Amino acid sequence: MTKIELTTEENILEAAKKVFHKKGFDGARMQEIADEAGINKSLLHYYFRSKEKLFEAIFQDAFKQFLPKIGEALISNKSLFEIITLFVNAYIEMLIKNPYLPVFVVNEINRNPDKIIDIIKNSGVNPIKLESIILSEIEKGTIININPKHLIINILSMCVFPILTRPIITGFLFNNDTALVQEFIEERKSQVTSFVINSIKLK
Amino acid sequence: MTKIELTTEENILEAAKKVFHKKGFDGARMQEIADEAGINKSLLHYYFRSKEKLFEAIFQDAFKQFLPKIGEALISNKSLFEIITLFVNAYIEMLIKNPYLPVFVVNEINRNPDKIIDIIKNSGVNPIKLESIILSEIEKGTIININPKHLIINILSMCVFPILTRPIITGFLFNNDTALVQEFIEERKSQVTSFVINSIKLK
DNA sequence: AAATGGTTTAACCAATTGGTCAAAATTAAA
DNA sequence: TTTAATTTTGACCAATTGGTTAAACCATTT
Repeated sequence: MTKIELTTEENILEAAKKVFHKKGFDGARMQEIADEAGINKSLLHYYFRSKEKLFEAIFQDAFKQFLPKIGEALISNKSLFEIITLFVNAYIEMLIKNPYLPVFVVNEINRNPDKIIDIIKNSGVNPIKLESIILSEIEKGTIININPKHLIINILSMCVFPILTRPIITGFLFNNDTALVQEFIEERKSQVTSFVINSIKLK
Repeated sequence: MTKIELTTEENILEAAKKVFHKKGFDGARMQEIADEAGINKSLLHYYFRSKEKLFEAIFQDAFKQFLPKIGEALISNKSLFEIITLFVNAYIEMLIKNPYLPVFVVNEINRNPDKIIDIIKNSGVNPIKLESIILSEIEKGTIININPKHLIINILSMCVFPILTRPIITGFLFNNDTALVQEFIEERKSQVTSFVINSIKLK
């Protein structure tokens, strides 16, 4: 119904995203991207000089999306437990909508670790704010004494890992019943939240 | 000192493992594997018919290593907390020694999800035993009521994820100070253990 | 020493791949 | 309409890649 007209460049980016996310840099073929976009292969080189340049555009975008954004939640003076609840729900929701994103980022990050340093500096996300919030919460005595970095990684781990290993989980824990897996992933929003809070709250 | 003589086949497997783990199937080059093994490229095809066959050998091995083995700990009648402690320590230790293993497995699993079904069936690992132990522990009243599958995934998540995203963690949380990251990974043995137990133990 | 069977090599091949280039098609400007 | 600029295409290329093959090498047996 709502037929959106895409410019050729947007069209290419959309197609490149699809192919790169699914096949990675080495596995992706310029011809396949062109086919996906319904254009001639030469056009890819007309808009983006090379495969690397095109990939760079896709990767930068994916990487920024992969980095957790919690700015809004931090500004409003919510409690740490509220922040955790909101973040876990929003992040898992985003991952469900972009199931190929984590594999893509993790894979390319490890394939080419050097390149990310620049991207990181450009990404304007700083985890230090969150760290200080956690620390102040410890001092206030609302949560146990825990290294903020470990806590942050713990939360991220439990959100992202199931998406990364979905095929294994499907085959292993759920006998290839994909519907059950989907349900399982949905459940994790509440499960991860309560698991974390349960672990750090002082009683 | 202890100079070990490797057969050509073992030599090839060793080289293939190194290259495949670092570059993945698409990124790996048969010539590079041959160079790494110090032999002619044709020898690869002499011992293994094709790139796919050679890859299969490497992948099967990696996949089995990636799957958590907890058989011994389960047979001896240890408590759940002891099992968790032992497992987390052993698994993270293994991951430290094989830093490329998780990326490799996760990447190829997602690139070719269909193939793993056979491998899973051949791998002879069943998580059901662990699930029943967790369930009985819940009935005994030593831990809170929690879905065993979620608990298992939580533990695995927190062990594997930091290894998978090491380059991001290095750049982001530790300003590229690799020594600090190494320390951080080591710390996770105790951190993950206590985080989990803290979350599920009934007081 | 000659024959035999497994191992290793160098040269080569067909197919694929990222990329180029000049011409055609389309759009905008005059 | 004509001209100029931009966009799109098809044909083509050089380099790479997985794989083949016949010959050389080597150890063992006869």
